Amino acid sequence: MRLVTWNINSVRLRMPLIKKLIDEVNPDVICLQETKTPDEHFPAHDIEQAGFPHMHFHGMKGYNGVAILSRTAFKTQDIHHRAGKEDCRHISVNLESSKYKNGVDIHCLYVPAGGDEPDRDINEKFGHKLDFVDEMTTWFSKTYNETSAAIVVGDFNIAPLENDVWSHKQLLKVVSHTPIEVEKITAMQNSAGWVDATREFIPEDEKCYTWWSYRNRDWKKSNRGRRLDHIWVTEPLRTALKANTILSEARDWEKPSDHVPVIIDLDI
DNA sequence: ATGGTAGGTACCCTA
Repeated sequence: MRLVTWNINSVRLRMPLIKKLIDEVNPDVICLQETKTPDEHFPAHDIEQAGFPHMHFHGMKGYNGVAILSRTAFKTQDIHHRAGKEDCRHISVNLESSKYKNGVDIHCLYVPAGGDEPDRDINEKFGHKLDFVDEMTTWFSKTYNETSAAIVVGDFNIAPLENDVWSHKQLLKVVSHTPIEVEKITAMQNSAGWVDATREFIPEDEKCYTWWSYRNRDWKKSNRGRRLDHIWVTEPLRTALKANTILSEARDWEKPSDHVPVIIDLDI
């Protein structure tokens, strides 16, 4: 199975890029974040025409929004409300598997960005981000155990490792790489023994990014990236991991998202 | 220290 996660930054505006991704990458499942579209305006017809008749999406006007697109049907699908809000940041499905009798759960997450100021006393959005991650930690630890087959993907809006950012030192006080965020996301990773699939293939001493700001004149030349988009799998799926690709070239596609697709191949 | 760009919406919010 080939699974892709991508913060698309408006699914309606970037429908041509989704078709390009399908043509060039041939995925089986696509998880999207920041669809920015209420469900009644979700481009379901176009996506079905592109070969993905099975969809689970949850969106709202203007902000946030998540979607899971699939070539095959889901066994179950759920919407999760997080941190006391209904702001369309977490959905999940269960996919049938030949190897795992209970199927494989797939979670699509859009963790709050958290605003500019890394201090919850003066910035409510930062507090919301920390609370959201805390709630995921608690929920994962009670939902899964060492035998579970599950995958969580999405825009976590946190770059945990030193080489997940262009300058560890210069980003220590920048939201996405502060010590408190790293601590919280590490606790979330430990909550169900999640394996960082990308780092199974790219060693921790190698720089690795999935996002480059729109605010740089030349994203490739300045290369001030961050790894904000993640794919984690439970321990039983570690040996199922076959390949990982970060599709950096998509940052140069016409009218690009500021995030690029992260692709994982799994034998499940 | 500052401001740079992008998307959606409605003249400003979020990233």
